[in-house]
Amino acid sequence: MQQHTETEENYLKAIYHLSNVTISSVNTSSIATSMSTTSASVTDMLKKLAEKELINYEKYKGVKITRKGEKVALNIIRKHRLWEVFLTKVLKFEWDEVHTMAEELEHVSSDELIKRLEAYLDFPKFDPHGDPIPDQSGKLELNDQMSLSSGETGAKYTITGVGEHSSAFLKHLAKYGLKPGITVSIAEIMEFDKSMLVKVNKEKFHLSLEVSKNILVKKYGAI
Amino acid sequence: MQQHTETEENYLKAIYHLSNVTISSVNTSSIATSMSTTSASVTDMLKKLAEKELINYEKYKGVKITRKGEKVALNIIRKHRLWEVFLTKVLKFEWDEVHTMAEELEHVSSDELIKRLEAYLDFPKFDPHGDPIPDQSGKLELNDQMSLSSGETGAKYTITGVGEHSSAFLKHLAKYGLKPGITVSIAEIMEFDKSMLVKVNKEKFHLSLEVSKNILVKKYGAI
DNA sequence: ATATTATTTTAGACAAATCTAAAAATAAAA
DNA sequence: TTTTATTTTTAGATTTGTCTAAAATAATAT
Ligand SMILES: [Mn+2]
Ligand SMILES: [Mn+2]
Ligand SMILES: [Mn+2]
Ligand SMILES: [Mn+2]
Repeated sequence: MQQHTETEENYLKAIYHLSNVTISSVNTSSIATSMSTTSASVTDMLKKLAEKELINYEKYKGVKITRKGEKVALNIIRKHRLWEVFLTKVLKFEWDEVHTMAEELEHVSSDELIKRLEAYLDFPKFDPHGDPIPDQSGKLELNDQMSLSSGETGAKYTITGVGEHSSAFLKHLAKYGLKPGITVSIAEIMEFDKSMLVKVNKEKFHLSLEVSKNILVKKYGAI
Repeated sequence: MQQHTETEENYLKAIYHLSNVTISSVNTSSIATSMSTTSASVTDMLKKLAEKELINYEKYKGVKITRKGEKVALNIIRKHRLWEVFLTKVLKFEWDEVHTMAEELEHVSSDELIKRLEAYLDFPKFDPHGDPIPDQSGKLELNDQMSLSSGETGAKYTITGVGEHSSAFLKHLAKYGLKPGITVSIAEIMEFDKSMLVKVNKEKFHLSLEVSKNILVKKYGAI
């Protein structure tokens, strides 16, 4: 059904993700950074993706993903996240262990396989990191979440996801028992460095701004 | 842990399988045929595999797989067959549908993943086609099976596997309800073309020699 | 507005895997 | 044992994805 190389798929996914943080078009160097490669290599690939009409690309003007490219990207992301659910829920991996494996599994081509996997997992709506799973047509329900760093003293919040997916960060959170579903309340916010003291089941932890920024939450009790 | 490309893995697997049908060393053209490529390409790859000490290769003398190469091949086969079990047992695919998907899944690198998958599947010893699944160390119990074509009139046999894995052949067997675990008895063997009449639960089917040759069985009741 | 700096693109090379066509070696036949 | 046929290897190209270094363009500072 699709005829894109694993590399093309990885580039498209990166471009899709960058499109969601960037207001204007995505520039070459940001793609290079996120793919751990050189700008020269990125330029080469951009030409190829443009040729296939997966992106709109103008020399020196950066790149915008097309509807067609977005659909491909969303399908990879769908596979990635469903496999992550499989790895945690069925094979009992920790949420900080699954990303690298899903990075490979997402390229397994069969759409029928992923359809059955989705049904077997009982149509999960979110992956272990709180990220929404696109359906077959590419639709995804984006839950309006906020950063814990913008929370208020005394308020209670439920963790819905993370803004940073590195294993280092996830392991750090795991040490405090912090992950999606857990409820925290802000005990105190330090004026000086915006770090905060949070309470989780009677235990208190000190979180730096760097950390609280990357914890996504919604108000406790909100839908 | 290992640093072999997907292509190298596929070549090694092919060489391993050919080694089990060939008494002497495996020759270039048979590898080319089984890989659907040219002899020239095979020669190139043989040099690379020899360089890595996965095979012993002498110009014009064919190739013998080394212990090291065998271990790599068996690990790929292990993954292939465990994924096939997953696809049939868990995701309810038919046994004639799973091969192509497993062909991709077998290259997913994590050994820990396959270890957990194996445990989740409750340590299956055979794949859906009756082929034995190597354990972590590469050991596999080869069940001494015979071809149905060498069976005797009146005798009862239990299907243990197939000698041909093409989807076409498997679909053909599926039409008669023939697959591993099913018991058949030979009602009659035609002198002329060695075709046979077999009985399966009161139904009778006519099997050509081409077909009966590729059905592997053991005597009914044998261990 | 011009100079300086940063970003992006091209040019040229390389490794991996493949191919076709030609040369070399081996096997089979006469 | 020659000759012929088959198999295997080499030579030379091609495609994909990558790299470094240099050239071109755009952004920023003076
Ligand atoms: Mn990937
Ligand atoms: Mn995730
Ligand atoms: Mn394969
Ligand atoms: Mn099989």
